[in-house]
Amino acid sequence: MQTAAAETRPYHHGDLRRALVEAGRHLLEAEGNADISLRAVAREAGVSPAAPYHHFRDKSELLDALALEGWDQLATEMRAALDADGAGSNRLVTMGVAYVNFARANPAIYRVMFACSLNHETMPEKLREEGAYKLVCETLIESGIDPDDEIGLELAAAAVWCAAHGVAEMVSLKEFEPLRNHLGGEDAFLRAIFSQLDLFRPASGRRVA
Amino acid sequence: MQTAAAETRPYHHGDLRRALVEAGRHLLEAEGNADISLRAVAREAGVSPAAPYHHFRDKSELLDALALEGWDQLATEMRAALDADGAGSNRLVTMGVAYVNFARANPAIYRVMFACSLNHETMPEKLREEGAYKLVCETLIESGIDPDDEIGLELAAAAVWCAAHGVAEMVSLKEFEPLRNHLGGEDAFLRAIFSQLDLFRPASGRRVA
DNA sequence: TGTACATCAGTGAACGCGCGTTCACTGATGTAC
DNA sequence: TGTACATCAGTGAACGCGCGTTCACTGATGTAC
Repeated sequence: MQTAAAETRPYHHGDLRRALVEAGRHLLEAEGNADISLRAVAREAGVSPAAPYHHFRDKSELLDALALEGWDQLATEMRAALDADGAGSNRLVTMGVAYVNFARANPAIYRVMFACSLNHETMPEKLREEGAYKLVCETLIESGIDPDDEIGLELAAAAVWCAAHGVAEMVSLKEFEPLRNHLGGEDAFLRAIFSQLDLFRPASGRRVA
Repeated sequence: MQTAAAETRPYHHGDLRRALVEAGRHLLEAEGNADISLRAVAREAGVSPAAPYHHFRDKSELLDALALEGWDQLATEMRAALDADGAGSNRLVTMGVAYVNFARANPAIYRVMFACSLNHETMPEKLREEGAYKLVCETLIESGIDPDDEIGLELAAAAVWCAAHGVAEMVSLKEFEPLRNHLGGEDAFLRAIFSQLDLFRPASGRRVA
């Protein structure tokens, strides 16, 4: 039940902090359960249950680190999806689909990310400055939102994010199976859902409130 | 730490099942934490930790019962909001706001409801037949969705529900504080968010895809 | 270059905890005669 | 109406568990002289 690396590891690990975060991610991915224990993470890293306390104040600090990595990965994947996007397609929808795909592929990590945010009652600052939030704003502006209307932009970003989160958490329900089949697969289904939301439509067609 | 009723309760309770569900709701409301234990519920009901097993197969069955009650209450509140709605206002938005208000007022219960659904990978059947889901469909039809286009209706309902869930889970973030203040309070904020989503707009203005 | 020593990053045992669930039991209730 | 008895719905003690965290410890490392 230990990682191969543990067997030959010297007394001093080198970068246990990193190793713990990696072990945590691995557990989250493997078990699909967001309720991981500090002890399980230490075990996975091949280290005693007390060792993590030299690198994290407590369990929640480890979870925060895991969440932060998750947000990074999400932003990277959203950016990649936008970059890979063919001309003429709806970039807002593409972004939303990438968001949901990440959450679907990494459900436990996504839940940890979100739980940490709800816990602190705020999302990591990094999101605003260089992460997914900024990406959302940029894409909104691209798609026609007035960049000088701060309130309008914030409101639009909030709505987009809420919608994406809601879709991310709900699409795994069996209720949508028929719809998904009828529309021809996951991606088509997600695009259809997002396309129901005005914000995700091309700017030219958007109504003025 | 026991309920007053426990002190004078006869050996046979009468309706312990009901009492346990009520105790559970009470705990969820009081602690705001969705992670309640079977033992805590029994304690709250003034009964031994083994007693619940005469009424529920295991802990998850108790949680399911709590979730079901939650869905009932949600449907009731949504219906009430629609009934109280002044003429001329956007009923879809009103419904969404009611949904979110319920989730905000009963966060732990809402989380239990949702967790149970994700657990079973499906929502309670009751929702479709007589609960909140049916209400959503009715309101969509009222607001102009073609009732004979089953796929369109399902898709719209899915999108509405996803959006409402996303908003419900995210609005408690501090990020939205400025926006909320600027717009003049919780309700205005929620209406603004929902109004960003085409589906929540009056039918007359909706674009044809 | 060698040595004393402070510091760092691990160990492993132990703490107290609350949990879900089971078990043999017992008090209360209802029913058949 | 009274009584034997089956059934029901509780009790309370116990099970084994894994958890987060602390503690005194020790092995390894790096630095000052």
